[in-house]
This record gives sequence, C-alpha cells and structure tokens, in this order.
Amino acid sequence: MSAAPSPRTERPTLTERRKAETQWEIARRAAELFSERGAAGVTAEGIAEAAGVSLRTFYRYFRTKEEAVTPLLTGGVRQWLGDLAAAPAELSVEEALEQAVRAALTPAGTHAEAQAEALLSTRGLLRAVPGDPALRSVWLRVHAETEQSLVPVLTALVREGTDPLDVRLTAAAANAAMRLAMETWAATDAAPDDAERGPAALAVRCLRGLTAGLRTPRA
Amino acid sequence: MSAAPSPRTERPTLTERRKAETQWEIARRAAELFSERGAAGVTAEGIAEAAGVSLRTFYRYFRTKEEAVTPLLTGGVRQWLGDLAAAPAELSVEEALEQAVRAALTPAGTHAEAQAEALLSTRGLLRAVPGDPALRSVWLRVHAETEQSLVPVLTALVREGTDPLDVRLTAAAANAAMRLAMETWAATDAAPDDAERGPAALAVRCLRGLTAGLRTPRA
DNA sequence: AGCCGTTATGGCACAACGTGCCACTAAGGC
DNA sequence: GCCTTAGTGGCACGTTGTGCCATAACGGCT
Repeated sequence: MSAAPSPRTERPTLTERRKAETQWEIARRAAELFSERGAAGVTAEGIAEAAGVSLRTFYRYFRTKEEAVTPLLTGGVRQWLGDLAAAPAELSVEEALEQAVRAALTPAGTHAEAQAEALLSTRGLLRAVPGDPALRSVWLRVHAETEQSLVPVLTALVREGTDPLDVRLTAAAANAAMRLAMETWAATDAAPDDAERGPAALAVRCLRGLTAGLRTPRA
Repeated sequence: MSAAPSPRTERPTLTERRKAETQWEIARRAAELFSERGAAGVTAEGIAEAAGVSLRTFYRYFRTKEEAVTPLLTGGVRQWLGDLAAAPAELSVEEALEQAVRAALTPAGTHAEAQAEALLSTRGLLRAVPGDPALRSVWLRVHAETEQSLVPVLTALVREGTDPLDVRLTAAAANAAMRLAMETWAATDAAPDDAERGPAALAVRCLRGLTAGLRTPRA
C-alpha cells in the first residue's frame, strides 16, 4: 500500500515502462491465440509462454485467463469518458455523447495510425466474441464497468436534481448503443476511419436510433 | 440426440419431474450458499452435497458452479417474452412492453403466492450481486441472453421494413431498463406486489425513463 | 407381472485454473 | 559502492470441469 512510484505527471520510470510493455505483449498474444483457437483451446501457460513470461507472472498481470484481452477492449473508453466530462455546457446530453463518441472513435491527430491499428486489432478479437462464451463474458464485463464509470460523468452533465435512476438509465442506454455499434462494425469490412460505415458513424447512428426505436409505430 | 421424451404438451413423466425437482433443489441451495458466503466461498462440491447429489451429477445439471443460480434469475423472462409476442396489434411497442412487463412482474392469479416467493428469493440473490464479481458475471450473462431472445419477438412487433439495428437497439434498451428496475428493487424493502415501489412499477418507470433520459436538458 | 433398452447417476482419474509461499534478481534512492 | 523495494520464477496445493465406465432406476413392451 505504498504511494505510487510516480505520483504526479512525471515521466514513467524504466520499471513502469517495462511493466506496461509486458502487459501489452500478454494482451496482444492472448488476443491472437483466442482469435485462432478460441478461449477454450488456449491455456494460460500457452499465453504466458508466447508472451515470454512465466505462468506465475501472467497471473500477476491478469486475474483470469480471459481477462488478458481487456486492454484491447477498453481502447477508446478512457478518452470517451474524458471528452464527455469536458463537454461544453451549451451542448445537450445527446449532443455531448455524440461529440465525445466521434472524438474517441475517429482516428485523428498524431496517433491516428496507432488508433486505427488498435481498432483493427479490437475488431479481430470482436469477431471471435459471438461464438465464444468465455470471450462474450469478458466483453459484457468490460461494458458493465464502462456503464458504471459513465454514471458519475453523466451526473455532472445533467441538470441538478435529476433522478439518479434516470442518469443510470441514460448510461445504460448510451453504453448499449456503443456496444451494438462496435459489434455491428466488427461484422463489416469498413475501414476504421470510414465516414459512413466506420465505428464513429455507427456509434452516432446508434445513439440517435435509441430515442427513435421505442417510438416506432406498429404496422 | 433422440427426440424429447414428451414431444407435445403431455404430462411430464416421473423421471422428468424428478430432474426438474433436483435442478430446482440445486439452484435453491446454491443461491442460499452464495448469499451467505459469496460465490468464492462456496465449492461446487458443497452445493452438490447440500442438494444431495454427487459432484459429477451437479455438473450434468449446470456447466459451471456459478450457473447454478440462473433458474432464479430467469424467473419472469419466459412469461415476459410470451406476453410480449401475444400483444394486441393496436398497442405501440412502448405500450406492449409496458403491458407485458406488468403481467410478468405482478404476482397475480392462482400462482400469485408462488410468484411473490420466487421474486423474494431472486431479490435475496440480487442483493449479493453487486459485491460479487462471479455473481455479477452470471447476472450479465442472463441479461445478454434475454436481449438476444427479445430481438425476434420485437422484430415481429415492429412494422415491416424496420432496420434490424433499430430493433436490436430497442431490445438492448428495454432489457437494460428491466435490469435496472430489478437492481433498484433489490435495494429496497418494497413488497413484490407494491403498486408504487414494486418490480412491475419500477420496470414501467424505467421503460418510460428511457425515452425521457436522453432528452434531459442541461442545467 | 416380468423382461429389456434407455437414461440418470456416481466414482475415478486427469488436465487446467488460480493462489500462497519462498527464494532470487534487478531497479531506484542514499 | 550499499540497501530497501519491487518484479519474477518455481513449487505445492485446493478447486474447477470433463471423459470414461460401471451401476441402478425408469419407461415401454409382451
């Protein structure tokens, strides 16, 4: 329980960089193996071996075998939440969500290339999700945590006095829209920066579809 | 892969009734133990022993230790889907969802007592969910399956030509509303048939809050 | 009633999961 | 340079979940 080695925004120490590197290496190898053989066909020892660490060390980085791929699944979440929290006050909640989603899912800026590649890696993994119960479980768990993180951010966005239950509903709905957008994109071949069929466009479309869906008239 | 022993609506045979009975017995005992000591503090052998079956038989009824409680979590789902599919055509999708939810979550009819008791058992289990990662995982998995089952039912309800993505969005949103309603009710002491704070009332309130939530104006 | 194919059950062995513990080694502060 | 701290690997162990086979109970038949 000692204080973090670099408490402020200092440059991370050598040890920390190495740890982050091995964490990514494990996650990358795990995603490769899971995509190839399915989660049930891969042993934790196999992942550890492919990543060049011992089995014991593997379990120091990830609690379970399946959790090893979570870094690839939580890709844009941190940025999404950050952008949402920083949304200008003149935007409605809907608009703020759309704008943050666009920023988080559109590869741009100096890291555009890296972001696009990360999205493609994530898509490769997502394509294995529907048919793999274990992967499906992690995918759901990641989104459950995102939903939890969304609640305080939205609470700050909404006008004071709003029923907390409505905030949780909004968080759940927006989160579900994101999930379906990613799942839908994973089933296509659209490029990560496709303006019409890319993840950002799909996410916006899903957010808008949310409010429209329930009002659909019957035949 | 032989045909089911009672293909039609025949009275179930003795063996089938015994199987259903042991399945419930295992589920009940598992829920008790999980609520007391948490999922991590209970062994599959412990559940099997409490239910009076061998460990090997336990795993013939449930694939994993945690899955043993799913029967308690899927309580009203079947009825909900059935009522929804049978909704009269003059109702809008919103109204059909509300009506089906009411029917599924309001203890009534000849089995009112049993339904109320089942809801209370479910609530006991749900109260252990937030603090128990393993239970949380099952809870999410159950809802993911419900969402999948909801899609074809809603497809039949919605006017022809509706984008399948919109249907999936509606299913996800409605399902999330149900989930939050149950979680909210679990945190209260309201009776299962409470007209204002019971599960049915909360579910209707959550369904309505869905459409309102995203439109909330900023401060 | 009694026979017989089918099916549920229990016991056993086994690979894999995940953790506690200890020794070892490398990083970062003095 | 030394020394504290922290990451790593190896080992043992309880638990999970499955394949396999023998046994017992059920359901259909004559």
